[in-house]
Amino acid sequence: MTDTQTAPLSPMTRKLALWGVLDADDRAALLALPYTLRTMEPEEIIVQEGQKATHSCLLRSGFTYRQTILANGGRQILAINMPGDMVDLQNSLLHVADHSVVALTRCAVAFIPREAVLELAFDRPAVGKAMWFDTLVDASMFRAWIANIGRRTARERIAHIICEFAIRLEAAGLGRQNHYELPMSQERLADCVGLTPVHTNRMLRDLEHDGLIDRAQRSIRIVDWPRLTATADFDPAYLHMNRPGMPQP
Amino acid sequence: MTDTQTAPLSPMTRKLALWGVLDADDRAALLALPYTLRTMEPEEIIVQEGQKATHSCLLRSGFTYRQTILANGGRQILAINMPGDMVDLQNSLLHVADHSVVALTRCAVAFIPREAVLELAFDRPAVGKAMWFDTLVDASMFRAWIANIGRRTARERIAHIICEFAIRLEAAGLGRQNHYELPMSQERLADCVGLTPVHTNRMLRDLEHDGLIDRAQRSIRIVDWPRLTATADFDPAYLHMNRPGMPQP
DNA sequence: CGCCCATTTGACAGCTTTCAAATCGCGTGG
DNA sequence: CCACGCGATTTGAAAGCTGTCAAATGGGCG
Repeated sequence: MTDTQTAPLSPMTRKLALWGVLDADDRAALLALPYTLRTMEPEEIIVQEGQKATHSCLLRSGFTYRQTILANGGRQILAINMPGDMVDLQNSLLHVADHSVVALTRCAVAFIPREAVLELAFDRPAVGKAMWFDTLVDASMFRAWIANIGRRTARERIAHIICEFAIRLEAAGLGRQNHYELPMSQERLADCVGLTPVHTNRMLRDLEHDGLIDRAQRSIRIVDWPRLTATADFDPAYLHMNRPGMPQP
Repeated sequence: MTDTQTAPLSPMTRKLALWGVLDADDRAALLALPYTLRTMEPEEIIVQEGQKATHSCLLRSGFTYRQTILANGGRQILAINMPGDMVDLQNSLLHVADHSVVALTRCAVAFIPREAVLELAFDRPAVGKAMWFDTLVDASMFRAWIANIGRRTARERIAHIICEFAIRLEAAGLGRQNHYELPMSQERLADCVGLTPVHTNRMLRDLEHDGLIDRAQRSIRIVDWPRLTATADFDPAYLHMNRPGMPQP
């Protein structure tokens, strides 16, 4: 009866099904979760660090980011979330949010009560397993970012995150691997890789000058994927998208 | 009948019980997991990046670290594990290890077959929930390290990791918050925070010179915890040890 | 057309790295 | 007990990458 293609929570079932087999009942239970839809404007705070997270969020459209603000005033972005992502499993399962979640662009979010998510996760092992794996993949991306920021030069860091977005945006159906729209300012990009906006700008210019990418506004075109991945030391394994048919252009 | 204080797998039940209530059957099932004990020497590789992880590991004594080696030759340490930690839940649940696990000191490890862990996690929801939370806390620490490396100065980074070890070592019963033995060389410490060994040494010297810490070999004595945590911008919330009775000296 | 914010550029300071060499601690062997 | 040897720690000097500060340019929108 329900059209699972357009049901508000259907992106979640698609994503979770990547991590394990979900039967019809599992999917139905996911789609039957209670939720409230809301539209958020850019920079609007979805989850505030330090507060008890009462809801889990499913990102339906647009982008969000996780961030920490440090005492020295610095902002560090911890992850970028894309449509279909369960934005807040980690915060809502642990008792208190250890980081904030903010709207990067205008976006549509479905808020699901924390208890309903937990109940479903433990009533239906397949769903729980898929959710667990989803958080494990998030952790894998955190590790990749630690290595990126800790041990790569500015140029390599920028190249790496450009590669990551290429793969993830294509997987989310929001661009092609060799051409996509960066959903953020250079200042936010800098906050992702631990650089200043000024230096981020210079590295983008250099990558363009060296013929690895082309830019127009925030649109990124990857001119030389092999050379870009080589300078970035990019290996998509950490994204755990081991599905067939992810060709390199 | 079994002495759960000395049973090889008992540290795991203690740790997991922090994240949720485990009844007697849950504990018994955990202790009944099949395992192989092994002693590893420093720098011995426990899990190799890129390989299929067939076992989960429980660290019984000693320390291990997770690492990634980059194409430019750099080494980035992603986490330090302490006795009682499930060293390899993430690698063994995802299909292929996206990072290596290495013995930091001589250590005793119990290898548990991956299938047995998974089976238990999904047979006993309380155990599965505790394991899931354990991986979520790991992820929280990854996020804290991203912020540490990305947006703090060298001095702040070193101060921060000294604070983290103080809290975690005390929680593990391996030192006091104001005096503990650092289980690694300055070179490894540098690999944790994305600095060179030389600069790490200078920052340690400065912190000592400024009266925040005292050192003798690898023994760290925290002289001024309030000032150290202030310069580190250290808030232990990300460790999710919200248990009563964790006083600040 | 004019305003506002993001992007871009220049010059310079400064933090961190690099490269070398000296010192220290500790286990081993005389 | 003391000398030796090796790895870890420590220090110095200089280079270089990245940050800071300011100003110019550019694009979108009222």
